[in-house]
Amino acid sequence: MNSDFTLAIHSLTFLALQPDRMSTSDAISESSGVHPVRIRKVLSLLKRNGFIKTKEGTGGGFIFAQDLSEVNLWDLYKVTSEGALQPKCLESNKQCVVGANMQRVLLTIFLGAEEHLGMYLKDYTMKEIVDLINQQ
Amino acid sequence: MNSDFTLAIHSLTFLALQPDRMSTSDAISESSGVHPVRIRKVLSLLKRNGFIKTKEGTGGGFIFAQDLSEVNLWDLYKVTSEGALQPKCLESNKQCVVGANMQRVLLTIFLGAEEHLGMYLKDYTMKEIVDLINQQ
DNA sequence: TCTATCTGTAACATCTACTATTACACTACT
DNA sequence: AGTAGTGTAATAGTAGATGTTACAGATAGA
Repeated sequence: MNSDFTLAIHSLTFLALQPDRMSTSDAISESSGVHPVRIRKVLSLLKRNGFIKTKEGTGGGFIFAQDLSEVNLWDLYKVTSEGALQPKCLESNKQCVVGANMQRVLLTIFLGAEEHLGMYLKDYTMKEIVDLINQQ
Repeated sequence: MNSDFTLAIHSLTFLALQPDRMSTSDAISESSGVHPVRIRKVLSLLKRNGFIKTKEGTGGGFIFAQDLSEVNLWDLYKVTSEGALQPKCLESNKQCVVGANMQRVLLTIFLGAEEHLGMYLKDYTMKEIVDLINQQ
C-alpha cells in the first residue's frame, strides 16, 4: 500500500482545522513533509469524489466540502487504496493443483479481508480523527 | 506488504498435499514460480516457528509438522508480515498540530486494523485452504 | 570415504513501485 | 499585466522486493 491513504487523512485533518479559509498545497506540504505536487495529485482525487472544493488562482487552494462526521476512513480508503490488500501472485504453475487454484482462493480470502477492514474503518469519521489530534 | 505471507500459504498448501514425503525447494519453486532460494528463506522462517520440519542432504526437504487444522492464516501473517499494515509517515512537521500528532493517531488506528484483520484471518485454517484448493 | 543431493545464508544484481522534481498550461484575483 | 494558485504530464531518484550466484554444511548411499 502506498501512502496516499494516510496522506489523504493528514490533508483532510489539516483542512478541517482551517474551516474558514482555503489552504494551499504548500501549506499542507509543510505540515506533512510531502512534495506539494503530490499533495495536489491526491487532493485532486479527493475533489473528484466530492470531499473537498478547490479554487485556482490567487487566494485559492483547498477547503473541506462536507460535514466532518459524514466522511469516514473507509470512504477515503476506497478512493485512495482500494485493492491494495490484494496479493501479487500471478504466474504460478497451472500444471500443479496448488499453482492452478491458489490465486482464486487467495483472491476470495483477501477480498473478504478488505471487506472486513472496511467495517472497522467505517467507524472512524474525520470528526473523530480531529478530536484525537486535538487530544495532545 | 511483500508476498512472503502468500508464499507461505502456497508452500504449506503444497506440503499439505504431500504429507508422506519431503518436498524440495525446487519442487515448490516450480509450483509457485518463485526462486528456490527465496522459498528456502521463507520456509526457514516457518521452520523456526515450528510449522514445518526440514532435513538437509539427499532425500531431504520440507514437511508439514503440525495438524492442518491447528495452523491458521493469522499465525502465518504474524510470522511473515506483522506490522505490514502500518503506514509510513515519519518526518512530518512537529511545529504543526496535525504533523505533531498524526503519527500517534494513525498508529493507534492501524494497530486496531491489524488486530481486526487478525480476527478475520484466524477463521481460516490450513485445512480449509486445502479444501478450497481441492474444490477445483 | 567419496559423491550427489539437499538446506542455510550471505552477497550482489535487477526490477518495480513509490516519491520527488521540473516544467508548464490554465485560472483567478488585484 | 503580474502574481499566486491548481492541474497534470514527464522525468529522475530511491527504496524495497525479488532474483541470482556462490558456497558452506548436512545427510544418504555407493
